[in-house]
Amino acid sequence: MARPREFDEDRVLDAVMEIFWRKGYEGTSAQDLVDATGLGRGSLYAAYTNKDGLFEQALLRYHRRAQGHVEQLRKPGPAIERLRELMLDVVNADLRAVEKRGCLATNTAIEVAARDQRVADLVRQNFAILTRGIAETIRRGQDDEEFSADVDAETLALFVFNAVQGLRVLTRTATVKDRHRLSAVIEQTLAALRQV
Amino acid sequence: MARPREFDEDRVLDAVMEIFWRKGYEGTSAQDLVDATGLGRGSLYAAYTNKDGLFEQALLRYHRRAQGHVEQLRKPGPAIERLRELMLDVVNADLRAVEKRGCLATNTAIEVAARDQRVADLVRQNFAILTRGIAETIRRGQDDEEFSADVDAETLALFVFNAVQGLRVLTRTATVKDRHRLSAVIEQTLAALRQV
DNA sequence: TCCATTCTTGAACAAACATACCATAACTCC
DNA sequence: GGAGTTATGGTATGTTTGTTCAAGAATGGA
Repeated sequence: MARPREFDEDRVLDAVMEIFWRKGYEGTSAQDLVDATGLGRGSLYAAYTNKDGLFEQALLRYHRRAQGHVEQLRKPGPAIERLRELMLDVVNADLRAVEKRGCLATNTAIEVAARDQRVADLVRQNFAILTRGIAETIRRGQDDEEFSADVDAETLALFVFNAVQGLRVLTRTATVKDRHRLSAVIEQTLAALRQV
Repeated sequence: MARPREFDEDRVLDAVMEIFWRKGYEGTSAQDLVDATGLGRGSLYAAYTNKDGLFEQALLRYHRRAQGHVEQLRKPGPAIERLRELMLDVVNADLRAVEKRGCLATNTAIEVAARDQRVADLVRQNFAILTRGIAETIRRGQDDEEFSADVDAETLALFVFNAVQGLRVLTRTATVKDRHRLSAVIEQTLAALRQV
């Protein structure tokens, strides 16, 4: 019928996600996107309409990261260990990184979600993926009598997810010296699950 | 000696803080600042060097908000009530608002702190003000045997502060329908203080 | 009254911005 | 092997960006 696409959509959207993640929505320019993808301006706009279109694709792509965390949570072993691992990963990712980028969903929630309904929905979806994964893990922990079952798993899951989002904020200004403080916060959060 | 300033610095910096708070650092243009303050471009730049200078002033000004929260915490009554009030205020402020702006310090931590050391320091200072206030409140609660004293107040304070920052993120995508869920998170956080 | 100094205003600046457009190229189907 | 269709890459466009500058205005001291 027509000329086929030459670019690998996976590779392109990964690059797009990466740059939005690193520089934020406002901080990323059309030129940045051209440079990052290697495509021409025209190709990019023809395929994804505009900057917003590209940003939405980046967010959709980012859902996979949330799903990745959920898969980690499903690994065998005590539920509490999985939750500890999740939170330590969050802290270490930014503490170790030369260039902190945090979490694209969190950054977007702060930067754009308040003024863009479509974006807010995508962020909500992303949050829901991880929250459901945490709830699943907590239910497992309750079944195994690791955690008290006095409180329903959904509430506890949001409590843990809330702590995760807190950590995403704190790590933006934290240094390696704060690691033990942050891990104390993690332990407090986990302790709260045991002794409800 | 020379011509005195005609503008009221308090009013100007309040307007500056307000607009950065509402639109973010990148989202605020020089024109926005001119419009918000009513000053001429030249006056603004003569007085505060550049956009970064204005932003720093806005952040310094925002410290007062943190101090305001600390004063609220010092009001009489059970420590747990003060902490509950703090967290409910955080949730309600954004849930009720027509235009969500969240917390300037949180927003800044996400948007700029990672790439600007000076800004990161100011955010850290802001965080420290509230965290110290929370620690003070928790110590009071421990003295009054509201909270367990098994864990030191500083750790518990950071745990609570972390939850507050989590709420600041969650409220950006939450709707009024989520209020009961968020207040359940608050209750979980408070319960964790009692039963350490 | 005049001078030195600082403030105010608004125009002017280049650079960067998101987006539109246009020839050209590559493909499929008839 | 055209015809029709879509991808490509680059240029052009008009706007907005942060910042600078020059000229006038308001003050206190001499």
